[in-house]
Amino acid sequence: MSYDFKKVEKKWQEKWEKEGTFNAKNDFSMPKWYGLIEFPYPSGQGLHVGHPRSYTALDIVARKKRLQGYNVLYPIGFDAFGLPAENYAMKNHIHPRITTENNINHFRQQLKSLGFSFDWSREVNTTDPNYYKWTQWIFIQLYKKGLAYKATMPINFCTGCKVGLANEEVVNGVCERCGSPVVQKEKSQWMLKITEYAQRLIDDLKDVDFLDKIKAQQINWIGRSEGAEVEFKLDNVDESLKVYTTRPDTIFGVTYMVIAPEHKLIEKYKDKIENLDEVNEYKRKASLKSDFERSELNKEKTGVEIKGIKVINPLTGEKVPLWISDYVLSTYGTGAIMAVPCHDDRDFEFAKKFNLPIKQVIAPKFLDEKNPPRKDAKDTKRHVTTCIIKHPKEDKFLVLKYKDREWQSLVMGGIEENETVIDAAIREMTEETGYFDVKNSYQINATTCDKFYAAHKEVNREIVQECTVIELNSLDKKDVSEEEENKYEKVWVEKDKLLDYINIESQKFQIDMFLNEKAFTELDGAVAINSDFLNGLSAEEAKKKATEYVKKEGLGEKQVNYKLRDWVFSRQRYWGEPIPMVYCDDCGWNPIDEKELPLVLPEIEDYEPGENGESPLSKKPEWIKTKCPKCGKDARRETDTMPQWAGSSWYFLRYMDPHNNDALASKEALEYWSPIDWYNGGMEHTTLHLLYSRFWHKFLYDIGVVPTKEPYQKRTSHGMILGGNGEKMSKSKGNVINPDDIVEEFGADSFRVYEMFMGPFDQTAPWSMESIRGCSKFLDRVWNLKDKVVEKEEYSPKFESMMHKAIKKVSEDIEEMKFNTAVATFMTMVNEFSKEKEITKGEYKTFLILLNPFAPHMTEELFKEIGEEKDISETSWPTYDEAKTIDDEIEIPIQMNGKLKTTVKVSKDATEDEVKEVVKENETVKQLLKDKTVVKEIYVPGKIFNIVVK
RNA sequence: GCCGAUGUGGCGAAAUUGGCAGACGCACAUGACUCAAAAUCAUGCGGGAAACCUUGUGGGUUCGAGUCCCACCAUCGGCACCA
Repeated sequence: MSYDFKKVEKKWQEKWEKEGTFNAKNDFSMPKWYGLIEFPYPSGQGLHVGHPRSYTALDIVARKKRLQGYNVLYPIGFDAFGLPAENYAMKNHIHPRITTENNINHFRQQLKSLGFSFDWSREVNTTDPNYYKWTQWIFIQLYKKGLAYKATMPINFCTGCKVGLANEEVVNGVCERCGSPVVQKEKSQWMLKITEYAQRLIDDLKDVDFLDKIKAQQINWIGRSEGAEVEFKLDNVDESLKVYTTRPDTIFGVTYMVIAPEHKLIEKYKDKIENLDEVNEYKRKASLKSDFERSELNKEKTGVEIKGIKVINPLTGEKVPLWISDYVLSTYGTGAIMAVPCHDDRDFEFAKKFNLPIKQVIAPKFLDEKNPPRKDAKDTKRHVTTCIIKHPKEDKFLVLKYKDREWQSLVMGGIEENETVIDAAIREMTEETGYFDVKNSYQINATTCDKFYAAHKEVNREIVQECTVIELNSLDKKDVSEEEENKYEKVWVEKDKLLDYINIESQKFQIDMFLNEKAFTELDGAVAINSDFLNGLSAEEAKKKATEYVKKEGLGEKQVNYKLRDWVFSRQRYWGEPIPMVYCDDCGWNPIDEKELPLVLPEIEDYEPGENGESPLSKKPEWIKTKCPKCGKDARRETDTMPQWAGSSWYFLRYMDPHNNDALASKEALEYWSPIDWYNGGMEHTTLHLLYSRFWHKFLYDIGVVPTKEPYQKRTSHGMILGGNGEKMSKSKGNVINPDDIVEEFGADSFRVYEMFMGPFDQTAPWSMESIRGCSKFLDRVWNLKDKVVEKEEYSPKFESMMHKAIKKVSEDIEEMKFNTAVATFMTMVNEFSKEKEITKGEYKTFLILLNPFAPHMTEELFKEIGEEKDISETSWPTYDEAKTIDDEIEIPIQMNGKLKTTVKVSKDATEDEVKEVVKENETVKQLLKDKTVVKEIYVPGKIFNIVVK
C-alpha cells in the first residue's frame, strides 16, 4: 500500500495534541534542555516558508534531546502587538484584538500542520494582559532604578499621516505608507538607559556561544571607541571648548575646530560672533534637514566660519578658526571636534573645500627589509627632500635610473642647515640634472620616515624625507659634473606609469599622495613628526603621551565613547502595552502601584492619532484621568505605549512558568530552565532584539530576578529562503511560496526534510520545486523498505559498520547544524538498503529513530507498521560503538609526487611495513617506478601513501 | 569607506579540518516495464582522443593545498560623516 501522508500526518498530530506528548515536565530533577525559536508576529499573510526553516531545525534538536533523556522545553508563542494590526484597524475599523486573534488561530493551525513538537500548553501572547502585566512590571523596575527617564528627542513624524514613525517605516526620507515627507519633530519620550550596559553587553559576549558574525555585529553596533576628551581654550573669553578625539597623537596637526549646528556655544557667545546672521541662517537650514538628508543627499560638506571667536591649541598655543558644520554630530562625543585635515578623511575634504591649512604630523615609517636597523650600530639621522619634477610641456616626471644599483628614484638630497626645503630641492635638482628654470615649486604633505642599516657607514640611518614638487619652466641646463652625469640615466616618465616605475617604497607613497590627494590615516608603523615632544614616537605611543600630557595640564583625560544610544521607548500608538506611569503637577512622574497591574489597554473606537501625532489614547480623557499614586491628587496617565521590542525582550522567561500570577516566573522554574541552551533566529534581529533582550536580562539579573547574566547560552542564525529565481520572496515579484500549498502537495515530512536538505543551514538558499520532489521520492523509498524487513534485532555483518557510522554522523551533524549532510546520510543508507533483498528489523528501527526528528509522522507510522508497540517518542536515541565505525579493510590511496596514481587495500591494523610491502607489490606502482629513483616515502597511517620520486 | 560572509560540475551542494575533489540530491542521457505517457527500477553523468587538466585570479609554504600564508578580483549581507 502506498503512503497516504494526509491521513498519517493528521493521525499523529492529533495523538500528540491529545496526549501532550511533547509537553515539558515539571520534574526539576531531570537534566534539562531549553531550545528557543523567535516567536512569530502573527501577520495577516500567515506563515512564511522561512519560519519552518528555523522551527524544524530546533525541532530536530529538541526531538533528539528528548530521546536522549532530557526534559525538553521547546515552547511557542506570539509577538502580537504591532503596527500592521493597528493600520488594518484604522482602515477597516476592526479592533486589532480581533484581527490578532484570527491571525493567531491561523498561525496555530499552520504550525500544527507541520508537526513541530512545541509545548502548546505554555503558549504565550504578548497582548494578553496576564502577560503584559509583567512587561509593565519590568518597566516600573527599570524606572525605579533610574534606567527609564523622560527626555525630549526628535522623532520621525509623517506630515501626511500625522503620526510618529519608527525608523524602519521611513524609506528614503518619506513615509512608507503614504509617501509624504518625514520631518524630525521634538517630542518628550520615555528612554531606557541601555548605554549604561554598553560595556557589559560587549564583555559578556566572551562567556556565550554565539556565531562569530553575530558577536561581531553586536560589537560593531555598540561601537566602542577609546580616545580622550580635550579642552581647547577660547581666545579672549574665559571658556573652553571640549572635544572628543580618538587621535590625541594628532593635536599638533589641528588647523581649525568645528562644532555641530546644535552646539550651545553659539547661543552663549552670540555677542562675540561677528557674522551671527550667517551662522544662524546655517543653523536654521541644518535644523530643517532630516537625518537622511544630512547623511545621504548631502555628501558635499557645508559650513560657516564663526568669525570673532578663535580657539587656542593647548599644545602649540596657536590660534585656529572655529567653524560650524553639520558633518559634526551633536549626539556623539561632545558635539565638537578638533579638525586634523591631514589625518582624517572628513576634515581633509572640508579643509580642501574651504581652503583651510593642512599640516602633517604623522608620517609613515618604512623599514628596508633587506637592511634592517642593527642593535649594535649607532643611530644617525638625516633630513632630506625628494623632488617630484614636472616636465615644462608634457605630463611627465623626472626619474633617475641608477647605473650602479637597482634604484629608480626621484631626485633627492640632504637639506643643509639654514636652508629651506624648497631651496634645497632646487639646489639638488640643479646639481644632479642641470635644470634650473623653475616655474613653480611647493612642498606637499607626504613626509616619510625611512629606517635602515647603512652598510658603507656601519650605522643605522633614520631619514626624514620631505617631498617637494617642482614645475619646470624650460629644459635649459647648467653644466653638471661628469661624476653626476655618469651616475644615472635621466628618464621622463608619464604620470600614470610613475608609480610603477619608481622602486623605492617611501617614494611610491609620496607619489601616491601627490597624485591622489588624501588624508593619511594609517596608524600601523606610523611615527609622529612636527610635534615637538612627540616627535619620533610611534602613533600609539604618541597617543598615550599626548593624553598623559593633557591630563597633567588639567586639560582633559582619557575617555571611552559608544555609538550605541539610549533606547527610545515610547510609541504614539494604540496597539501596544500602556506605559504604567502617571504625571502629577506636584509630584511629577510616578509609576502606578504594582498591585494595579496590569494596566489594561482600554477599548477605543478611533485609532487615528491626534493632529500633532499624539497617541490615540490621548483622546480618551476618562482613561487618562487618575489619581497620583503618591499624593492622591488628580493626575493624568501616560498615553504613549511601548514598542514591539518590549514584549519580546523577556518572553523566553515566561515560557518557564507561563501561568504564574505572582511573578513573571517562579524562582525554581527560573533556576531550573535558565539559561536557554540554544536560541535560533534571523540575522535581522542581531542588533535590536538580541541587544534589547540581553539588556533587560542583565537588568533583571542585577535586581535578583533571574539567575544568569546572559539569557542565551548559544545563538545561531538561519539563512533566508529566496524565491526560485534567487531573489527575495515578495508579493510584487510573484515568487512567494505558501507553506500550506507545500504541505498539501507533498506533506509536512517532505517539507521538513527538504528545508533541511536545501543547503547549509546558516546560508541563504533558493527554493526549488524539483528538489522538494526529490525529498518526497526519498521518503517514498523509505516507506517501501518496510517490505524487506525480516524479524531480527541485530545488525547484519554487511551493515554493521554503516549503522554505527550513521548513528555517529547524524548525532554529530544535528549538534553542528549540518542538517543537509545528515539527510544525505539517510539517502545513502536507503540506497544501500535498497540493493539488498532483506534488512533486519534492528537496522530499520535504528534508521527510523534517526530519521524521526526530520520526518516524525512517517517514521512513527512505520514503527507501527513493523509491529512495534511503543511510539518512537517513547524509545531512546541509538548509540554507537566507536570501534565498529571503522571498516576491517581500508583503501589506501597511493600518490606519486602528491598525485593520485592508484589505491591498495589493507587490513585496518596493518603496520607501516606491511603497507609498504603491499605497495611495492602493486603492479601500477611497479610500472611507474621502473625508471625512477625513490627519494622519500611518506605514510600517514590509514590515510595515504605518498612516494616522492625523481 | 568600515565590519562580516561567500566564490567548487548545467544547478543545490559534499569533502573526517592539510591527505582519493565533486558524497547526496536535482536536471539530463540510455535501458527495463508500458500500446503509449507518467510513475517506478537499473546504468551513466566535471573537461579532454589521450598523456593529463580542473575548486574566482596571481604568487608562496608543503612530500601533498578546495583547505594554511600574501596580494588581487567578483558577488551578497550589515553599518556608514560615530571624530
